[in-house]
Amino acid sequence: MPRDGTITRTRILDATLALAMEKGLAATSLDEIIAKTGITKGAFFYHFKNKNELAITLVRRFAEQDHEIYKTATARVETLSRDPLQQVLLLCGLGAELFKEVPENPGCLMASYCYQGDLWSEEARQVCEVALKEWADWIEAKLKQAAKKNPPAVPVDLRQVAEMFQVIFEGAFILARTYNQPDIIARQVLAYRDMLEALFKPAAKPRRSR
Amino acid sequence: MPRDGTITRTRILDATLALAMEKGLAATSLDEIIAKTGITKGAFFYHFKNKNELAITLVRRFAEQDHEIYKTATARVETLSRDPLQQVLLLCGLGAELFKEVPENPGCLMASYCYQGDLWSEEARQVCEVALKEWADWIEAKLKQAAKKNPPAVPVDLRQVAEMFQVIFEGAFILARTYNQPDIIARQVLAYRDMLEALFKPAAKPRRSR
DNA sequence: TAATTTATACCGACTAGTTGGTATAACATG
DNA sequence: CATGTTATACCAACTAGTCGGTATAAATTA
Repeated sequence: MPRDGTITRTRILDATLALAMEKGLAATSLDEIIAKTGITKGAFFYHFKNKNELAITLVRRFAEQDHEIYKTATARVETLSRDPLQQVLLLCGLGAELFKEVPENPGCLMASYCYQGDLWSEEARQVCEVALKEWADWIEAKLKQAAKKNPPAVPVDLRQVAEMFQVIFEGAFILARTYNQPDIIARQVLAYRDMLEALFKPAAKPRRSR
Repeated sequence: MPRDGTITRTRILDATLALAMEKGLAATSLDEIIAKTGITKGAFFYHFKNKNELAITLVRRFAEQDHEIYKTATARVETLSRDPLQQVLLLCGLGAELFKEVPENPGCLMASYCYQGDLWSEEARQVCEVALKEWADWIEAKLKQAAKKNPPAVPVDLRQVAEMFQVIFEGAFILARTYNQPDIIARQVLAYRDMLEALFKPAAKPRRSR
């Protein structure tokens, strides 16, 4: 076989991701991508038939990587603790740890896409939806188990509380950019964790004081 | 004096806002804006010296409107209840109400901007930062008052909890688009409210069960 | 009050450069 | 030499922005 094209392909995707995070894919020209990758137009169009295909390939790869993180993170917290609530709290801790020190401008490709109609094809939307849902499903299941053990302090829609995990991330990315303060991401996730803890804190039973 | 130009100016801004929400301002050409407004290039460049000036004018107007909402909403909840925690909870209720039935594709111009580097000038960033901060400041103050009355169920950074209000909105916008399910915004805000309530729920005092 | 001036508001053809995309030939490697 | 990979040259459409000119109506003047 002739030389390996997958290297070039990966480099194109990496360059595109960086540019998309920085300035949005819609505002990024192919010439920029090509320049950043260090190739030529011919090479680019050999690997991708157009910009749109690049876009959905990129989001697909993003979703795959997200899936990997999901698998390892959930597996890890499930070995770290046997208690479902603790597992969720630990997951938050891991999430905060991940964003403790990220020098680069943090953000989410999916969020970037959904504010740029051109790229937001139904296809891309579904890829994102699937990627997001698996996290929410896992957390929801854990919270329901936790609720069985001891009910939440107030009646609450646990599906929403589970989905809030990603809401926090997506929202925190935006605030981090607006405040120019990347550490807000970790702090928000930790605040979410603390509120979860409060929600499931067993009501002080009416025994006499300790 | 000739006919009133502010009408045209406003129509340009309205059209631009709609297009920016739908597909992002970076991906929107002046020709589209002109077509949607129903004017010509000449008229556009009479009112705005370039696209960038349009962008920051738009975000400025957005921030002003946000400020108005802030003022009326906080004033309203402060008359509805005297208790600081209740005021915050009510504010969430109002927020949820606002997004109960919004037919159009909901979103935030600031979020849109910060994923499109071209528009994300330092100037625009500061406008957004100020707009966001006033909400967080108000909520934080209220929560601190509430905490004085009775401490939160777990130790928690109240500044983060306050900022979470907007984190929820920004994040929910993105999930609403990804899930193609606009009602997620209201439901998320309500879930946040419920978690706040749990956080400040007075620990069941060790009296005998009534 | 009628004619003239002046400033604002708008028009639409034009340009210089950029865009995504194509055609085709060269090169590498098994 | 056959196949996969990359380079060069090019194009038509579109981009933001310019420019000379026109329409409108209030203010000024005769």
